[in-house]
Amino acid sequence: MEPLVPRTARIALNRPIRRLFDYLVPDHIILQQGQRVTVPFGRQSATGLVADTDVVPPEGITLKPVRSVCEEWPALPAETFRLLSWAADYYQHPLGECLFTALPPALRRGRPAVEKKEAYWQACGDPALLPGNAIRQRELLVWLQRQPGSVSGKQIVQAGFTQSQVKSLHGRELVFEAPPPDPAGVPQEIRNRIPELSRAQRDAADQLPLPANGFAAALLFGITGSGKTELYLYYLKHYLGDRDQALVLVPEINLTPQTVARFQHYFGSRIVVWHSALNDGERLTTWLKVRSGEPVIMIGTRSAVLLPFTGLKTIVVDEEHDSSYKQGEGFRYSGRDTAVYRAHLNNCPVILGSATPSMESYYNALCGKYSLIRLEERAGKARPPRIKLLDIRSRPLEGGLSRPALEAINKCLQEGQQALVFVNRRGFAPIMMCFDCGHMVECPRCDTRLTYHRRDRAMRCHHCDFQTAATDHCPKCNSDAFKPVGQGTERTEDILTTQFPDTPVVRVDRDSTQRKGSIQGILEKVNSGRPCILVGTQMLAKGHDFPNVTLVVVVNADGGLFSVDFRAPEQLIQTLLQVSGRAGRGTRPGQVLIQTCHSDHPLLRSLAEGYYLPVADQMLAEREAGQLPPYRAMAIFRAEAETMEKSLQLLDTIKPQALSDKVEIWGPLPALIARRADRHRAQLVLLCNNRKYLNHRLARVCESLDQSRQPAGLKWMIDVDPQETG
DNA sequence: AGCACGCCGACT
DNA sequence: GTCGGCGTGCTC
Repeated sequence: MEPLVPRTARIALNRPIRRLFDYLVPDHIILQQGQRVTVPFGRQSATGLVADTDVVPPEGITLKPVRSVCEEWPALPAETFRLLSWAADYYQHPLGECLFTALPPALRRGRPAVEKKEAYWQACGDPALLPGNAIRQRELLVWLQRQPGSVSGKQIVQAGFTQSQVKSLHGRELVFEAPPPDPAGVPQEIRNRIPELSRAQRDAADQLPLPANGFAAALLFGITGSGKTELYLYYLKHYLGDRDQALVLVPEINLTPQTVARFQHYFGSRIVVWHSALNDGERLTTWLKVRSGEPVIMIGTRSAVLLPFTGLKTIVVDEEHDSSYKQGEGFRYSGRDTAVYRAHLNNCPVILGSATPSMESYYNALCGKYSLIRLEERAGKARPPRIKLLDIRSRPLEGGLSRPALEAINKCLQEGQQALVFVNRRGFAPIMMCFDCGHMVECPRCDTRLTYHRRDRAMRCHHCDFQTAATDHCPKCNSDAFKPVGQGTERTEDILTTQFPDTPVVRVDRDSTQRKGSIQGILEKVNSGRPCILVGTQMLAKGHDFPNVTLVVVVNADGGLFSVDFRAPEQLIQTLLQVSGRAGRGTRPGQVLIQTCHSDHPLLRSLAEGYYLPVADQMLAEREAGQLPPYRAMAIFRAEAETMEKSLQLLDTIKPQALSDKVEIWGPLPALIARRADRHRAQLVLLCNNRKYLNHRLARVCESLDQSRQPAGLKWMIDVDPQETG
């Protein structure tokens, strides 16, 4: 007979604590890893996830019993659980918080894992019975009478009515809750045939790793306009089984209704989406679909890689170089890298697609870790744009634009086409300066200059929410020689409006597209085809197609060339190529003019040849020379406090713990923007040849930081594979 | 993260 | 005399 040992479980809670808590398991409860439970915690109750069972609890602690089990099945299946455990360790983030990011908000809060079943309504009374003032209710009742069968609450809201109007009608017994309409009455969904691939696309498709062959990673280098999306469609249609799940990761900005519609056109209701705009109900519904193994094709942003798939057979990461795949706060994971690890865990292929691959992925392809698939032919009739560097060192500028650039815009408009002007700053000018006393208007809470927004007559900080009214005179010496310095989108818009008074100038940046759906209206207007000039920031470079744009002007390309951030040149080149890709997507060839003060810079000269990989080779050589990622693993300890001393002091105590002959350390140093929203930030950069070794070091430092008490107001965090190193 | 405990200032 | 400010410490 076995001795009677009380059963225990180790529970992860959604708290920023690097620790798990042990509980007794009552006799009638059977637990397995990944299951959701309710446990007493302090004097409250909390939702937890089972991390382990039959553990040996620490001595001297009286265990409390698990209160209840939320459902019989594990909310996080084994593979998802392993993925998240790996991520918690790799990114040195508390396991509990990592696990909970894979749950929809409703389940985090302990709600039952069942879909709220939707109510369907049918009319059953005479509208004449309604009081005269119930106008909308009468309209709704009449509308309901005209519907063929019962109608869901969702459809009622879509038709412009409200749930409360339904409730009132229900109270008056003029509508009743009816069964959902007969599915036979719903029209069969149409799934279209995949378009024919070109010869080049066909060749690329033949090289893609197949689900049947297990894990393999491929870098699909496909130039702008080469038709990568068609390739994904073809791949999914031909190689994904009817009962299989697939994941397509996209950057947030690319997940537009058009993208989704394009997939739905071929896969109908198999397509599900996951992005920041979903509400809690939609998240729960989709999460349950994925968890139950429904054969969905998920199109989602970063966090979709953490969803509890149970029949995942392939992963695609589109625009894999995009920096938005890295979470910038909290659990700082990379969606792309997590996708690669997941494919590995799951023994399925992963395809990383980009026209401008990241140095990390390109390096892995060169090492043979990934296969490299090249698709360097534009689909259809489109020709690649010609890129020309325009040295503006001794040229007079008007609103940041040189004479040749203005002439090129003029010529483009004369020919009845559209031009796109790329400026990498919003607002009117990044600096307001007094030419008498030299004063520049700064943010009172950050170490930055305030940006002048002329339309709103405001001075704004782009790093915190500070803003004040703009003034005509210097706030320090009252001189009227107080002028804007540098270029912003508003200023470029102004100069183009005066230069081309008969042509509409459309500005596209965060300020001009704040209203929901406004970008949609802008796109429609532009794509109607009449000559116009588009002025905008990064927003213009990503995702959207402008078939009538034949000229792209980049106002200033020099920001990224000499930055302290080692990733800046890569990001600059990627953005330039991306924005160049906006030129000539239709049938006419495009032209790109890049204004620069460094037309002899090797990276720009190489870029002007029009090919990415040679530029990538050059950038990779620079990374190798500096032994920077991807040649060494990097992690950053960041600290922030009310004073810089406090921040630096913490990092000073960390440094000897992290130091070894295998780890190179830079700093501690104040961050590039040392003060942000009145917090003084500093960082300690760690570089190491051996990823595993660095990870162990990080773990040890975290452990000792957790044990020692930090002074109040001091916050520290760790960033593995940082995207921003300033 | 919550939440309670605790020790100092301005109020009926 | 107490109400409440948020600093500090703990949660199996």
